Amino acid sequence: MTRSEENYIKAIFHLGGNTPTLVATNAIAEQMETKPSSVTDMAKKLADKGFLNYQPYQGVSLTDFGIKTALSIIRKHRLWEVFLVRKLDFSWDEVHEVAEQLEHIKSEKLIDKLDELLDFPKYDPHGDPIPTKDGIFLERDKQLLSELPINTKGVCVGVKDTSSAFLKFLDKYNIALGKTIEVLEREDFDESLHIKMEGKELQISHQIASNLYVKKND
Amino acid sequence: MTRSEENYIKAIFHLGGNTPTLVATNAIAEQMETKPSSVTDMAKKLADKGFLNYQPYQGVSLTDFGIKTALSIIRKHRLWEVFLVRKLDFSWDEVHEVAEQLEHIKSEKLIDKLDELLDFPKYDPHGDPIPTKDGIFLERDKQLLSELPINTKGVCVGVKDTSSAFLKFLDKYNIALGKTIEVLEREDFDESLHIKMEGKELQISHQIASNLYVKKND
DNA sequence: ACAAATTTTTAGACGTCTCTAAATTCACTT
DNA sequence: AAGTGAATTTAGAGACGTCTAAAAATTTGT
Ligand SMILES: [Mn+2]
Ligand SMILES: [Mn+2]
Ligand SMILES: [Mn+2]
Ligand SMILES: [Mn+2]
Repeated sequence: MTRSEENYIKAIFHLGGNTPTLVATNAIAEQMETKPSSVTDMAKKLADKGFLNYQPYQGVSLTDFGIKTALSIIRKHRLWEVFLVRKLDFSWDEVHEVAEQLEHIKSEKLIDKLDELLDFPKYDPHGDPIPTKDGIFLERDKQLLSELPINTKGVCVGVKDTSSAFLKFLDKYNIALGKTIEVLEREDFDESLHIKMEGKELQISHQIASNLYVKKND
Repeated sequence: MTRSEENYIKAIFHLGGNTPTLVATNAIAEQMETKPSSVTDMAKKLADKGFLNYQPYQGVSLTDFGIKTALSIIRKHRLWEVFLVRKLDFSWDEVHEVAEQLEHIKSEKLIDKLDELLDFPKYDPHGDPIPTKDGIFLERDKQLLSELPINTKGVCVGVKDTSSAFLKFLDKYNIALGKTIEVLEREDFDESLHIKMEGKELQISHQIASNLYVKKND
């Protein structure tokens, strides 16, 4: 597996999930910041190698083997992100770029030992689940803050937008995973929310609320 | 800098050190397990980029910039080796292969934080010195065990042969860095040594003694 | 149902890194 | 000083991954 092949498989997984949906050539090209013609070439190669099914003009879908491969790369990516935050004091907006490189290191022992060092974390610093060694991958029960009803509370469990800009914005307002947020009021005009967090009230735009995942309190 | 360029620079440094000696094309090819013609191509490219001086038919020598680059790669390699041994319980014969990959990860912050996590180690698991962030690189005061006079003691500080086979052999006989060895007798016939280590006497071949570095006791 | 717009593929090319085979240069011996 | 053998470079090609431009297939809209 070359680095490029791994990146394509990861991109296709992110676009199609484990569903048998066909992922379009253009969608992959956009995700990878490359050209559709390059995607076609790679699709043929990955199909030959058994990672995906390629239907010309229709799109591609990962095989079971392809999904397994994707999960292994995602596992590595997210474990390294946890390592960087917990052991090397990186902030959550700095880890992705480095994890993009580290995820391609080939050593099963390395990743198993890293998992152990970190005490088998279930989620990465952005709240995304970490697949287990045997490919078990459970999406967390969560919803967007923007969809939380008025006068209910939820715990921050993840972000949808993982851009550095958004993460730094959250840092600035002390919004972090694990904190409890109560929705006080929703403005009809611009869908902005009045929320309460750690006793303090603040107002956040729809753009923020629709990129923050919460788990509703039981 | 591509991964291939980095590997060439590291190989050239290992062959020539910081001396202005010319390193031969064939020597580089052998070290890199590639063909001389490939080395010539790369030598031209690296000379263009300012990493080395290339004298056709004579060989190459690293520029100051090339040496600085080599030291930075070696620093990364050795810090990762320390990490693998100290934090992930790798044994000293397993780390090199993984460090060969990790040394190419590009992030200054990563390596500085790793250095800090490991408490700024001076030597790697094989006793080789780790260059500092600003390129200071001191060879340790050491000699081969085979050159230690009779009835003198020395502390194991490094290995010359870093092959997995040799390192595992040392493990088997409990020979490890930090242990004190006394030379009791040298057989003229095969240059094998009678040594004493931790109260126990054993006999080791010249091949072993000439691949183990010790620091003579004052 | 057909024309237009969009998506996807094909064809041909380029940069990087590698190789083999052949030519050239160097170093050593006589 | 010339000849021989080794080291090195050059020439030409292939694998990989990318691109642009053009062709083909599909989808969309009337
Ligand atoms: Mn990430
Ligand atoms: Mn993440
Ligand atoms: Mn090593
Ligand atoms: Mn080492």
